[in-house]
Amino acid sequence: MAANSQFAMAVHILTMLAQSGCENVKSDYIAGSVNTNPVVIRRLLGQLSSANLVTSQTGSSGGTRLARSAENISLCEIYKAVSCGEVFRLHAKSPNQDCPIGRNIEAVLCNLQKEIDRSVGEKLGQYTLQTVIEMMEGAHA
Amino acid sequence: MAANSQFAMAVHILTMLAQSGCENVKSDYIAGSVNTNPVVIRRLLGQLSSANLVTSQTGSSGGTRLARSAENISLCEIYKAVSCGEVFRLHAKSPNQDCPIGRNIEAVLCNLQKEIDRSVGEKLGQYTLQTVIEMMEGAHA
DNA sequence: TCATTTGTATCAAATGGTGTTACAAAGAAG
DNA sequence: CTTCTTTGTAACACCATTTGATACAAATGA
Repeated sequence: MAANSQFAMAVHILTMLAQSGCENVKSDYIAGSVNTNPVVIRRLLGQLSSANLVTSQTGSSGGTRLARSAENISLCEIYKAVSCGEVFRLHAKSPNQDCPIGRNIEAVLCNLQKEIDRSVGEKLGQYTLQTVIEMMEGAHA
Repeated sequence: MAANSQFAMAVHILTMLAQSGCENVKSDYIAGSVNTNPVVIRRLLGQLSSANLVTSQTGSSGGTRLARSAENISLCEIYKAVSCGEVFRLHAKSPNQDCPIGRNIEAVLCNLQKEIDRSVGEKLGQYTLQTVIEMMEGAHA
């Protein structure tokens, strides 16, 4: 249940694709920047492709490019594409149903979880991939 | 996403303590409701105690009780007491520092992470342990 | 036809959460 | 003061998940 860094890597990958415009970028090249194995990148690209954020091509001049402009990709979409989208986890084992608290706490926590997750989605929705690029350019200075 | 269910268990535990008023509650008893091992409970109680949310006593009539009233314990405090407090993780391995994107993306993501975490904290801060108890009582009906 | 790249299966290693046993330290009760 | 109870914590095994890696079929362009 190790928390994963897929969202961070996904933003990294998409930023690279954005900067390459409509040219195909190879997983090998991306892996060099993210500092990992190309297969890890292709796994993530598969998820991003399922979410219609990128398109890929096989073959000698193949690779991946953004399916939309960076302004039209929100961080919320990226987050949902690669995360299970839960800020905290509910009980691993179900609580004791013979206890009044055990019986009712799960539903309360589940509602709370949805509320927090929705709030995170909204916050992430305020940013786009373009925002990230601009933040990076700001940091250059 | 937090990889563990400690926040859920902590809320469960504290709800039980709240309902027991100023009586000491034993980890064995709590474990029965949470459906886990007493040591798991005591580990969590240790963290809650460090955050000054509960006080414990050893000995034959020992146990744990709330350090404050349920109205004065916010879910944000509970979350911070038991979680690492990060909605998503940054890169496992540092990105390639020879790449302009690899060199700058971490700082951007780190700021974004802080922003999201702050937002989650604010949202959780809107609720107290008392709110949870009221939600549970509402569900009873 | 051949070289290149994606997509995916499979496996090993590392990480981290959970459950469990064990035991010292603290404290209450007789 | 002795004994019993409970917390606090160390130590360990187990399990699930992530990550990194190898391998190879399928697709594609030259």
